[in-house]
Amino acid sequence: MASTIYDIAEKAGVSIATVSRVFNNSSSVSEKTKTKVLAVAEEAGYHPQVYAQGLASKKNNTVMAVVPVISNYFFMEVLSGIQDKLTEMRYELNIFNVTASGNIFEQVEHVIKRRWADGYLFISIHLDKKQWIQLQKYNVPITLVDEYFEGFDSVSVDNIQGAYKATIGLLKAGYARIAMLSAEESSKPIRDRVAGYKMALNEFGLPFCEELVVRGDTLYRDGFTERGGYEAMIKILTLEPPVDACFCASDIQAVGALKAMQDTGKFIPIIGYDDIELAEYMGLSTIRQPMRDMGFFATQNLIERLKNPSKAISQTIYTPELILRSSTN
Amino acid sequence: MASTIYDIAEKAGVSIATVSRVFNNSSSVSEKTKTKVLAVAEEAGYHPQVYAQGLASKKNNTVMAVVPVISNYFFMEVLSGIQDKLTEMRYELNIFNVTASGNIFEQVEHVIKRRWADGYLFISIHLDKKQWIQLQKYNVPITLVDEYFEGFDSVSVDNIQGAYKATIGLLKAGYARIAMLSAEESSKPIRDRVAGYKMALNEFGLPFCEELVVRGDTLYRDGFTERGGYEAMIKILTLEPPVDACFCASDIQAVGALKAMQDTGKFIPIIGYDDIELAEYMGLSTIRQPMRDMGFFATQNLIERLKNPSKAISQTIYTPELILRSSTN
DNA sequence: CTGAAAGCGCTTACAG
DNA sequence: CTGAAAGCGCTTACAG
Repeated sequence: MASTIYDIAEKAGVSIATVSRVFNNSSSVSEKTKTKVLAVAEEAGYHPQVYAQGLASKKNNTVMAVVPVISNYFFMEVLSGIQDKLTEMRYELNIFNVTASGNIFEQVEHVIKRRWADGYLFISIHLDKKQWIQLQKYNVPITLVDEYFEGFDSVSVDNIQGAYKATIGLLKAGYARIAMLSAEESSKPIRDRVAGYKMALNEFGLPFCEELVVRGDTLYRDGFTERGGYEAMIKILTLEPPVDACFCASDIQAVGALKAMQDTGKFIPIIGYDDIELAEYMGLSTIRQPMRDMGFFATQNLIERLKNPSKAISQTIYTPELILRSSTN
Repeated sequence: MASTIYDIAEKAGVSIATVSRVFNNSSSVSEKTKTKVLAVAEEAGYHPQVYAQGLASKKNNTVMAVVPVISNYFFMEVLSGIQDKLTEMRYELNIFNVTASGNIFEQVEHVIKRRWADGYLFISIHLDKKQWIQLQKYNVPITLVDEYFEGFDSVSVDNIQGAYKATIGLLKAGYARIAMLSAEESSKPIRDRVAGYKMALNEFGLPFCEELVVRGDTLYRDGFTERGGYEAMIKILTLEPPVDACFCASDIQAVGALKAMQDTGKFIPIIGYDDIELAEYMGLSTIRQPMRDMGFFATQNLIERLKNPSKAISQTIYTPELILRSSTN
């Protein structure tokens, strides 16, 4: 019932090679036969099957995005940038979701081995140097987003600087006892952001107090959730002596934090991180990461490499920007 | 460099058939050769290629989600339910994003023809009856989410009832002049929600006033955005005589509406729609759609059909639920 | 501009 | 438990 290239060739009175050429736009087909083939194909509802094409041509015009959790605001924004570029370049998108429960490296390695896609976009996949080197051996085009390793193209934002800017902003506004609403400490972005926070305090000659860095108890998605933020802020508000202001590791946690302040009736200025679309509407001061741009640019970069494999490896690092809104007034 | 089944077979001193069997868990392989093959494969970093497997076996353990816009809160939640089920069943996920600029039917048809996946999940893809019937001819497993057509399995929520419940809720609270913050009128969910809104007014003997149904001017994503909500609420707040309360077509629009009220200093009770995770933290009353459950269940349904193609077609319709929070106090 | 033929890397009856 | 061989539906030099 589903027709193949043989059926079309037969009905159109040409060889399968010609049918293939028609669908691949190899110019060397006469207008006449082209029209004929297309008509027959349309009639039969025929289109080359991806798997057969992929096997025969060794490429499939597909890019695979490998992400830790699909339903997260950060990935959503990055993905939309990816989508835009992919659509423009007529590539298809595949998404692979590594599960938190399994070994990340093994999952990633498995995906690459299967050769699903022509190229891979790794979003917020954090591995150690040895593992990245091992992945290089597969000699597959990979672009890293929100991660840095000199052996692959990468697009990232300076997390240390972002956290530093947020903290300095609070410090300059006159607040001295500043808490950091954190998340799972082992996560790389958190480690960097804590470092930036520390660096700012240091510059102002203030001591770094372990107890001012607090996270919630819900560690789903490493604690980067409304709930994680809510729980942490509840704790922060009971700190003694009271805290003057708070730097939150993400906007989504800040949303929870805002709720915690409302519920307890205690308010302190807060700054978030990411600048997700919502932040503007919630009046949340934040550190902007150009998420869409990152996705867009990383994709462009990857496709360039697909077309020119010997292209020099490039590292792109964006500078995060402090956006002041009402939450710090 | 990348090794194939032939390399592994040779190094392990067996036939390619045996290697294939090892990777497909067909039990009839001795422990000994199995171990040997696996060792060689591991050493060589080998894993069967999806495209070759897909072509030879005519199946690829992949489900494709076809969505209108990937970065949207509703899809995000639905997708996370899909992911959970897929991971459990060891299927892979592919996402195809139909672009608003093109003809939806053609894009969808194209995807099906290419036979990317074993089965398809259509999320919020609205076609007319004739088009659905045409799609049936391809005889491909499809499950509809947030759409209804008797020829395919479907999982949806009763939008009319949801809007009805929201409006009745406002009416019972004593508000009479109720606006509806709407979006692109041609969108199917909007048509249904307007119908439910109308039905509730009718039940209370109130007239339906065209001018009380307003949308913003930004129609990106059919107006289901913070901005769309903001713009619409600004208009609503200038209506004369003033409106008593407002039913918003989505939570994300309600976020924009909240901001509009803050900016203008005029406040009216509002109810959103969806119950995205944020709603709870923003104290937003809303109509809950079990988004994750819908994704999860639709996926389960699809996989069952994959395993048993002659299974009877089923329609699942969830009942939306009114959740009251502070935005209606 | 077009066709015959080899090949892509697997799976799967069919034998044994 | 294992192998030889056909076949999946395409693409792509190679000829002409």
